[in-house]
Amino acid sequence: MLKETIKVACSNCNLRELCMPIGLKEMELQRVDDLVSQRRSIKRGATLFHNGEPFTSLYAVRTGFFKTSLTTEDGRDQVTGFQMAGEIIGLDGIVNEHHTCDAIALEDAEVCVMPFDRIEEISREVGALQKHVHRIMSREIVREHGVMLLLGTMRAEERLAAFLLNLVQRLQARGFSRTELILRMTREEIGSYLGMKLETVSRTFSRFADEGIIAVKQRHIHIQDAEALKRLVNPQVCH
Amino acid sequence: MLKETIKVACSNCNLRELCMPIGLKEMELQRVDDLVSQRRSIKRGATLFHNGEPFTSLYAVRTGFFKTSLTTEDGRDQVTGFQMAGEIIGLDGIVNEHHTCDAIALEDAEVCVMPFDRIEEISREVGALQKHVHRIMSREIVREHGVMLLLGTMRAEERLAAFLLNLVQRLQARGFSRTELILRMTREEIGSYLGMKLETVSRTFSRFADEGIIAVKQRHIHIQDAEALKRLVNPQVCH
DNA sequence: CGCCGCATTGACGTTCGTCAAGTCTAGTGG
DNA sequence: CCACTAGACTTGACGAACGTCAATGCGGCG
Repeated sequence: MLKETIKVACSNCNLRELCMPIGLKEMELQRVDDLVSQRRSIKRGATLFHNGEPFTSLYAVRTGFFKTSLTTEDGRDQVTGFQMAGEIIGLDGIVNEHHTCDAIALEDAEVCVMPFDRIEEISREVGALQKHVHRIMSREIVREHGVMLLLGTMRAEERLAAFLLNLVQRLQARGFSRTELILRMTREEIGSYLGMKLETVSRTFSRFADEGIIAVKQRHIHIQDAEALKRLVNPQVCH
Repeated sequence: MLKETIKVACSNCNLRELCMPIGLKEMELQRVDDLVSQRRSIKRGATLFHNGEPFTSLYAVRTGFFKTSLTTEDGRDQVTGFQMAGEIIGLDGIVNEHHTCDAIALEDAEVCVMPFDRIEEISREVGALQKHVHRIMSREIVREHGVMLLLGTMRAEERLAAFLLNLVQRLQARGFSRTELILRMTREEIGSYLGMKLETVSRTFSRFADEGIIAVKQRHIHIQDAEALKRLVNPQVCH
């Protein structure tokens, strides 16, 4: 668990459109630059934080890819999300001042460490930041509503189609291809997120490939028919 | 959709331990009293807000019982939560300034209307309120993680046991019995929340009753063996 | 008192989980 | 550079859990 103490400025970070509020005044920008106390590098497989650890900071992903997951006493676990550049990790820790999940890097990663008391202090002064924090938390709530819908009502094919479309859409927003992607997680992790077993994930990938919707080669996915995926998620009501 | 314009004070509301931050100074209390612009009565079956409506306020349940639910284009719907006295509804609307679910009263209800711009304004001045808002949002995120775990990894019996235990625990915190409860929702709504069909909910209730764990008479539930329910949620690891 | 919505129960079918065997690939060390 | 291995992935056969469809029961409200 390496820690580096590089001083950084959000104001000229190339991810600021994803992380930060827009339209800040010069003075406000300077205040917001104080948010990030340091950066931290996390090697693939290492944890950013563990369930039970005291909560001090939120983390903004700069590079790399994370999963967050819960583990129950009896050994089941549930992946609650995958996070990529510009996304915020750690919101779960605010309520009890302790983290309630694990955050694990799925590839070598770097995060910006934002001490939460500093976030609260600055957002009392900078209304745009306050609004921004509220929006980030609300967005997470809405995202989880979507996952509940997926887990509660969809079948395997629909779940996986929704998952792929979501991933590729977020990657596209970061300048990546909208047809080509590399999965950073195992079939088991996908399955855990989507509430299905790894064999079902694998079988469903194969079925999509057979139908010419995607091409799968291990973790490389090529989306050949995005429309077909969308149709799977939103099955027509045929009457 | 009745609207009443009664002026109210949080400072002497009997729910304030559930809604409000504790340990406020006298001056802060006065500011916080300005949060609630009015109360609103909602008849059973009526909606507090709809998906798509502009977001202006959060709502604190004073009396009654709500569900929040999503409906997809193709007609599936997912209940995302049930809310009782002291709980906050509407957090989903913050991010896009529009509500993204429906909130429907399952019995005649009354809510406190808290305009969100006023919440933001006052929480810039009163640190304890700011912290409180953050905690409420974080708590909702953590709750939803729990639902994801339930939907992703549990079987019907475990889901329903977890559901009953959660309900009764919240009711107990409000001074009700921890063995006796009345369900305010239909089997279908329970099923939608738990990702199962109403028939499976009904069958699972019957099985619990056969095993002497609970007594079911329509919506009246008597919990006879809470330990058995807990064992169902946390199955022993037998080796 | 009768109706309608909600709930229960049974028979049957589908989807997905389980178990097991076998393949592929990236990383390691000789 | 290549052989070896462990972990990840694929695929098949089978079974369990839950969904679907349908018939029936119950209770509250007008």
